[in-house]
Order: sequence, then structure tokens, then C-alpha cells
Amino acid sequence: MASEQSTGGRIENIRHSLAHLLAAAVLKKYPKAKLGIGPVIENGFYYDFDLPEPLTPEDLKDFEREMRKMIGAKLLFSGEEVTAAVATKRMKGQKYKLELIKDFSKEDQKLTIYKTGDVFEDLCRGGHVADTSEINAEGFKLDSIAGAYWKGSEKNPQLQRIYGLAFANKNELEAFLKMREEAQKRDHRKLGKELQLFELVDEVGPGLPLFYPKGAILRRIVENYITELQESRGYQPIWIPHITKGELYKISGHLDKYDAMYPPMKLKDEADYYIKPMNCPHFMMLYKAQQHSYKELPVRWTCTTTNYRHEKSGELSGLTRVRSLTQDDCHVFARPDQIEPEINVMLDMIEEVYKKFGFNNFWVRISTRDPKNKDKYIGDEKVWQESEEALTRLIQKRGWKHEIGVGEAAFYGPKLDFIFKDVIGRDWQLSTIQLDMNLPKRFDLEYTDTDGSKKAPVVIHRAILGSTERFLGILIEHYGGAFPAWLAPVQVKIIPISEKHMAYAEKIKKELVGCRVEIASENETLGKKIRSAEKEKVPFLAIVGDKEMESGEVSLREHGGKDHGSVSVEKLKSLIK
RNA sequence: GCCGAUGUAGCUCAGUGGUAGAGCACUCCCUUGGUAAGGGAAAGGUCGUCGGUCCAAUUCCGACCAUCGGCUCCA
Repeated sequence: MASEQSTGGRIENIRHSLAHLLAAAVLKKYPKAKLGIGPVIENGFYYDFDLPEPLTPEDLKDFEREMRKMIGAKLLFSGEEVTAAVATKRMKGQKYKLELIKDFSKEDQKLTIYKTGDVFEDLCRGGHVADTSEINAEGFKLDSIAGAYWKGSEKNPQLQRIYGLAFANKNELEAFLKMREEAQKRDHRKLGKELQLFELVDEVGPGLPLFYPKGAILRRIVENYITELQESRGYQPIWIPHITKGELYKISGHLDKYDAMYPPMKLKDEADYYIKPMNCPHFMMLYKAQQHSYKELPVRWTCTTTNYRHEKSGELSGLTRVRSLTQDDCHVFARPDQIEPEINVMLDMIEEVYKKFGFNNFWVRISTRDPKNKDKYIGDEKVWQESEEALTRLIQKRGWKHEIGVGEAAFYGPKLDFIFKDVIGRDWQLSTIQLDMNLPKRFDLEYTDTDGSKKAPVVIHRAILGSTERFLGILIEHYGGAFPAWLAPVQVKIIPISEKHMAYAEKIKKELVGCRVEIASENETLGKKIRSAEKEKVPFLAIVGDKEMESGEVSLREHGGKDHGSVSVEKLKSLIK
């Protein structure tokens, strides 16, 4: 079958039909090709093939040419419902299609075969144009080749996937390509180097970024902001070490579950130690080491600390997927009746943070139990039910865009994930709030209730930034490297017009105490120095020459060219804050 | 980890079976300039690493490492 159902607008039909034309073109060149699936996706389509040799970009040109020929030939799309026996016969030799026929028959799904003129037929649910004259031959482009596992499973053979872009016409296609090109200019990996924020060095290791002063300042500003916000909401900092006995992870159950843990290291003759890949167990042990009364709950602890995970090499990318990740981790130990108010406080903080950074485009996934499969989950039935309702209610009350992920909860509790959509339309998971009814049990956590009995608290895990590294990556792309003044590693660049004005520049710098200021001291023309500072994306340029020395002010230029005229140092300070 | 592509100076990139080149940046000299590139000179590379073929390898072949586009995964 060549598709997910695509009954929607015309563009889906065009994209889906193009997928069929691509398959036809590939079959023409490789008659023995085995076809996988070819669905419509955002901005286009793809089709998976099992081929005798790797494809090259030149092949894509050939396929495009062939597809355009077919478009010009005004081929008709027609479908018919068939029995499994007929489908099996018609798809003879197509082993993946035959597998699908079996799968669908088991599920009692109807089978349909669609023909494209007389050049191609495919097991497919339909959703096509009537004939190829509806397709604009200049509105599509074969985009890239990639490997993809059959049915998305690592255990299955890997097929070659051809991605195509498709739009109603050439203008729309070009607009998309242009937008993508612009987005690539904002790539945090490129900007991270250009703006001297961070570096990935072979000798240090993949996924282990090093931060230059400017990047480190940016990190610190963001982390301090979160730390202060948390402490203003009653969270208390704790601190934990970076290596720990394996025993701790036996208690938590992580030891045999995660192969991304680095192998243990032997400290002399002592037990095996691990570099910590997560913080929860440490929080649990610290809680457990003291006794707790219902009166002191909720206990709200937080720690911004780095974890080390052996993420698979092919998954690493810039700052967004790393092996050293710093979490703004927080665990709240609460009574069941405190779950809702505690989560509400977390939502307040998330709202405040997103507003501060201008992240308007986000949505929330509320992951709940699979009601058909309740045995899968541990924890108190009543707590599950009430907290799932509370999560949904709280999100709805704020009017935030959300989806219920039925059956997507962890076995130990429901969760909220906050997903931010960036300028290129990619989704990034930022904040997460998870209820945990498992770890308190495994660690035998308790508090003394009003009646003197010992009860297990509920733990709420929470991170707002997610990881500092990934957050910075997203932040760099979000602002295209042109940070607002409160975040900018350098807030003001003072540009003396000539060497005569250096002393005055130094004087202004002193007056801007508390601000992050640099002086452009290089022996260059004014135009050159402005150009350099603009490329560094410094928010404010303070130009000083004879006129300014006389007035005691600076000529202020904002990043991008906006002219503020002559302003006093005090005025400049107020603009920075 | 898997499929594919890529790896030449700090950066962006040319180029070649006979041990390499541009622009920008860096250093020095001249210039002291009013809102996005003033002029000149010098310096800078084991052509990702290791092996193989060859009289000769940066170039051809292999392995490895890293990066990129995807897939898979993400406590």
C-alpha cells in the first residue's frame, strides 16, 4: 500500500499520486525493486525501496525526468477493491506488499489496488488525483535519499527511502526551499561556531561540547534565571555527586534497563561505580535519609547538574542531542492531595519561562494510561485517575493546545510533555512533568501521616529547560543568534572612531558597570568595526568620537541598524535591562 | 547502532597520480577614519587517521574516526 489515508485536500492527493509515479519510475530502472510504503508527509511524500544498489543523487534526477514524462502523458488513476487472493496474485514477488496483505487480512481491512495508467499498480488505500494533468510538473522535487527500516523496526531490513517535496506549483516549491535555506542560516551548529559559543572537538569526543566564554555566559544566564525562578517558588537546591555505586541503580531498576549507561569503572578495590546518567535515585536517597512528616510535604528539591549517557553515535547532533547533558532537574515529594496544586505551580513557572523567551508556538502532550490495559501500570488506582483528570483539567484551564496521548503514560505514572515548534517546523521536547508512583516504592520512601501511619509520597519529576544544552541549541535558532540584550553574551560594543577616542571608550565602559561590554579596539575603519559588530549580533553599538566626547554621551545603534541618536550612559543602561 | 553522503589553512571553498591554491580571519606596516569590508606585506596545511597498490598517493583501494541527511532510540 502506498499510503496513510489521504482523503484531505488536493495537495495530499497530488503528493500521494507523485509517490506512485516515483515508484513507477524506480521500477522502470530497477524492475526487480521491492516496494515498501509511500505515504504523504508534511511538504511532500516518500517511498521506500529495496534495491540491488545504493542510489545516487543523479538517480533522483533521472527519476524526476521520468516522473515528468508520466505527468505529461495524462495517466489516469483508478482503484478497485480486491480479495486477498487477488491482491496476493497481483502483488506477486513484492514481498513487503504481500506481508501487508497478510497483516490487513488479519485485521479484516478492505484491500484496494490502484492503477496509474497502465504503467504501475499498487496496493493502496487511495486518495489520488483523477489523472496526472492535475499535477504541476514544476511543483515537485525529489529531495533526498535515506535509509529507513521496514515497518520502522531496527530488526527488519533497511530500505532506501526517497523523500520528495511537492506543492501546488513552482512558486510554492521555491518559497519552501527559500524558507528552508533561511532556516539553515539559523542552524545553531553554524551559529555556535560563528558566534564563538561552543565547539565540538574530535579529541574530546562526540556529543561532548565545550563552551567558549560567550557560550558559558549564555548558559549561566539561562541557568541562573531558572534557579532564581525556582527558589522564588519555594524550591530548594540540593547537590549530588557525579559518580555512584552500581547498587543505587540496582535499587532504581535502571541498571539492566538502559544500555546508554557508560560501563562501570573500578575505583581501586571498591565496588563498581557508574557515571550518573540520571539524578532521580540520588534525590530518592537523600529524601530517604531523613524522616518526613506530612506537615513538611511537599518537599521541593532541585539541582542543575550534568548527566552522561552513551547515546548512539548516529543520534548525536550539535547541542540538541549530546552525551553530556545538564538537566534543571527537580523532584517534588508530595501527598496525593498536593499533586494538583504542585503541578499548577509548575505550569505557572513554565508559562513564565516560555513568555520570557518568546516561545509562543508550543503544545502539550498529556500522556495517560491505556484503559484497556490497566494491569500494565503500577500505583494506586485512585491516584492515577485523579491525577490524569487533574493534568487534563489544568492544561485545559490555561487554554493551551494539547493532545491526549492515550496509552503513552509511563508504567509508573501519567505525564505532561511540552513540545516547542521551531522556525523550521521541527518539534523539540522541552519541559516535562511526570508523576512517579514507582520509585517511591522501590526506594521505600515514606512520610508519617496525621494518624501516625507511614505512607508513600508521590514523586513529581520535572524539568523546565529539559537540558541546558538542547535548550541553548533551540534558543540560538529561535533568535537566529541575535539574542535580546538580557541574554546577549556581549550587550554593548563600544566603537571608538579612532585611537584618540580609546580613553573615552574605556571611561564609558567603566560607567556601564554591571553590563557586559566590549570595546572594538582594532585598528580599522569605523565601517569595518560596525560590520564586525553587526556580524557578532551585539544588540547595542555605542559609537564614540569627538562629538560624543564633547557631549559626554554615546551615539547608539541597535543591532540591525536602528539609530537611537545621541544617548546618555544612563539611558543606554535602561535600554539594556 | 543502521543506510547514504562528506572530510584540503582558524572559517568558507577551488584543485591535482609527480609532496597544494583563493577569499575572509590572524600578525606586522601605512592609514586616524562618522554608521556593514581603506591600502600593503608576511605568515599559515603530514590534504581526517592508519594501512595497501604504485617508481611516486592529498588524489586509487581498504579499515577506522568525525560530521551531515535520514532510520531506530531517548531514564
